[in-house]
Amino acid sequence: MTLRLHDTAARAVRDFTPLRPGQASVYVCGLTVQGPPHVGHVRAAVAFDVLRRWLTEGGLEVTYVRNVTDIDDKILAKADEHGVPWWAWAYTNELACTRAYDVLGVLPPTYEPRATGHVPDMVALVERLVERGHAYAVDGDVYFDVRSFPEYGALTRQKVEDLEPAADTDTDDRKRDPRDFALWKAVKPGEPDTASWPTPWGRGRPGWHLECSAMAGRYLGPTFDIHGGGLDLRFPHHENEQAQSRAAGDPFARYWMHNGWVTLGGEKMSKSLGNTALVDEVVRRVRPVELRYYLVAPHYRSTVEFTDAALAEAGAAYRRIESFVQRAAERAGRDTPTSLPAAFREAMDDDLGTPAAVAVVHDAVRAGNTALADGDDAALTEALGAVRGMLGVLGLDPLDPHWAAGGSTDDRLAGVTDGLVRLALEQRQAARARKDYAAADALRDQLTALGVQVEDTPQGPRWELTR
RNA sequence: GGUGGAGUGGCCGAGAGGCGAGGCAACGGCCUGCAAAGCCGUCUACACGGGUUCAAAUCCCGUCUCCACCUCCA
Repeated sequence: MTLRLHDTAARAVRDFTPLRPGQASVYVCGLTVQGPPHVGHVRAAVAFDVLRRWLTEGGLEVTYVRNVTDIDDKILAKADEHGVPWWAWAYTNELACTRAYDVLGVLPPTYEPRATGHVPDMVALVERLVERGHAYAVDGDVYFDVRSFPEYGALTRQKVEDLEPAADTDTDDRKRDPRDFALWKAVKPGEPDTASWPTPWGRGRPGWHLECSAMAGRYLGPTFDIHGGGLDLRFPHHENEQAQSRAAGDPFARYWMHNGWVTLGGEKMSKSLGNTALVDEVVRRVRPVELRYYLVAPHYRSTVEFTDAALAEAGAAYRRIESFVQRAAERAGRDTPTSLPAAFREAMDDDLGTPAAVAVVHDAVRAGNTALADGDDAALTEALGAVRGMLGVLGLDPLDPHWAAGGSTDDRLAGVTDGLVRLALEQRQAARARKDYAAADALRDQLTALGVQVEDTPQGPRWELTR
């Protein structure tokens, strides 16, 4: 069974065969750092993080590049509003993004290039396009000539004549076609000196689409395996990227993958609509690992509605898994070998079918719980290994140091707490032994009130903090 | 106007011609001194109207509703 991925360009699920055997090159559009990240943003990051982990699991050496767009109109405008330099504004938000990715267990990319660090690559690309007759300069602006490239619109099946012309009337008269888009923008009066770079066409800054073509080319070469991003980037962003690169002679991405929306109130969560849930805020109410489960459990291409109820359900489902892993590890140890059930592999190979994959996790948890109840250690070890193996691929293993490290993990303090709780539990056991259930229950109630959840198991009482 | 996507049981969320994904909630049972956790069982759904087929949630035609992109957007 080989990996199959949905390719937006083909509008179909295709077998994935990497360009270079044993390797995979992936470029994912990161964020334009104009504000702090919301749940929709991290959904994309998590979706492609799962892709990356699955490619790696499949034995591929993955080069994963995710860019940061740190210069654009909105960054300049918002920085101005806040009275800070645009580069400081961009960097503040870049840090917030990095924090959000990290808190959700998104692995760092192989490299994370910034647009502003790649101006020479962009200029070189524009020069190639001008030479080939696919771009023209007007008063310091450089536009891509849409009519010069018959393939334009191929990615999203758009015909140039059917597109609504861009509404920026002030530049219309300078373009050969209203659909032509800016590769390079001349500096405008009042813009800070730090926001422009010298080029053969005068000082200016990059248009939005150019950077990705330039950076993907620099780090992954003229052609690479997978280009990912959110659905909204298909057009115009990805269409334009592809046009620029191909018109310049580079074959560019071989597979295009796009993740679906997180909606709030039935509408796409977006900065312009103002219906966003910021990661920082959500993570104060919900454990990050539960937020990640909420994002991983549905298929990456489907729309998911962000509600408190949905989050709570995801949390409950995850805690069921987590509780098994913890109880099982107490009995079987933390170092049991991991494995991946065939059904899980099949689900993941089918365009990252995480819903079916998560169902396999739940099946294994049920089998493991039965083994735990029956005292069947062989079956327990197998189930634990399978559950942890699968959760590892999804980035959700509760025993992974990343999740365990949350909060104050002072080992000495933890040891003292455990000792104290055990002391109380011993007294409760003694009360139970002499059938003084009132005393036993009073002890349990007191522990519960302190946030200590007591469970009686065939192996004796155990405790954990209430979640 | 053009290009896409979606409508599934109380809820979330998969699937995509026949075999009840999974989770949450509810209810019943087992286990337990009582709980908790767990296990077993119950709730047999696919927007609407036609059609194809031995068989349709799944394919075809039509209708309705919603969402997205074509301007910045994960």
